Amino acid sequence: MSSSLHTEDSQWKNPSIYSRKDKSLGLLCSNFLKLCDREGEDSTIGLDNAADQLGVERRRIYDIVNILESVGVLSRKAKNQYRWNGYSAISKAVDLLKKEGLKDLSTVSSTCHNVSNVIACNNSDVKEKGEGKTAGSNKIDNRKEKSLMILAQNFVKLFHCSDVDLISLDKAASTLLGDVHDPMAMKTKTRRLYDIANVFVSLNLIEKIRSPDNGKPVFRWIAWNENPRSGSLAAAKSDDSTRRTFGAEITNITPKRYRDDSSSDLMSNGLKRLKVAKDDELKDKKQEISAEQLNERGTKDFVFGPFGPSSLPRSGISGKENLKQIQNWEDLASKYHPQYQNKAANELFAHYVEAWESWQVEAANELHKQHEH
DNA sequence: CATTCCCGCCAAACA
DNA sequence: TGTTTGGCGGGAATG
Repeated sequence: MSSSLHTEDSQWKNPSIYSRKDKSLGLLCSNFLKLCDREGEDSTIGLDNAADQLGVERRRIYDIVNILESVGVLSRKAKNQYRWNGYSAISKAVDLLKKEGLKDLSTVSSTCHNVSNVIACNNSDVKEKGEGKTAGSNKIDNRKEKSLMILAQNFVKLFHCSDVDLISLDKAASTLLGDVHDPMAMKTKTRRLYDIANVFVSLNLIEKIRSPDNGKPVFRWIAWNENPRSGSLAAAKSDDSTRRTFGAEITNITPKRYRDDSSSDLMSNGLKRLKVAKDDELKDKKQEISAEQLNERGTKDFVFGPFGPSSLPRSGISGKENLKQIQNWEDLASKYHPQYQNKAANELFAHYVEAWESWQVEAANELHKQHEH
């Protein structure tokens, strides 16, 4: 209990207005993210370093890293070493997960009807390197099946392998749990899902909203993946409705209703919705296009939003001037937001927008801190 | 009251 | 063995 390893951590010494949110996984994740893409694309980031930079215990980094890896933005390289793949890696990873999920679903459907734990119990390792050893492959690696990474991936599958687009964590937990009806297990699983949801939110993959009819909080997938209808690109070259951010109103967006009562089973719904396979090729094409765009962007130096990875110019001297500048940029940002039509740019931008907030908060904290001292 | 979820104990996995 | 990872759930902050 000796107060070791704190030298400058004595910022919140006074229990004045400490808030839990200052230490939330989501915020931490945002900071981690921004730290990551400050480095190059295929850069290696060390956990020790990250933990140190962010001023948190090692443990929390593990959480974030595992979840991020589930969506492809990071890859484990070696002990303590992760590779930053960038946001562009997300679509591929998610797509793969979707495919995987659908496969599992159909496989089991031909066997029995009692699905539900389809996704949960897919004990297929799928190592990076082919297969090699076919036998045994599992001992007491029960642990791995319960890993945050797997859970996160299954969570993603839930969104993409059913027609339900509003999912509550309770439902997700019970679905992922399968037939086990242990209240304690439910509790734990839900707790994990909170963590995952938080980092997904900070990645702008999902969004938390209140259920229209329930009032209870549910999550909804956002970011590029739209419904198969509508003519992808083209369509609306964006207008100047500057204030077009989501959240303002409930626009349409939801052609289909959903049941959130504890009576209907999510999976059974998902089962009879295998039509998605049909959209496969369409989606493929779309993906191709975006891939090209990505490449193009990568070749040219593209944009990187208002501020480049290394464009953190002289700050820290004049606070007010900077703030003003930021406001300007922010305004600019919101104006341009609706103009991005393709997914990659969109998410990229979303991330930057989010980074603003986090930075501003940070700056404010710093200011307060110094002011106090 | 219910929902959210931080913190860190402590046990697998690994060097 | 010591170190790195990371389940897991108590219980406190928050809504």
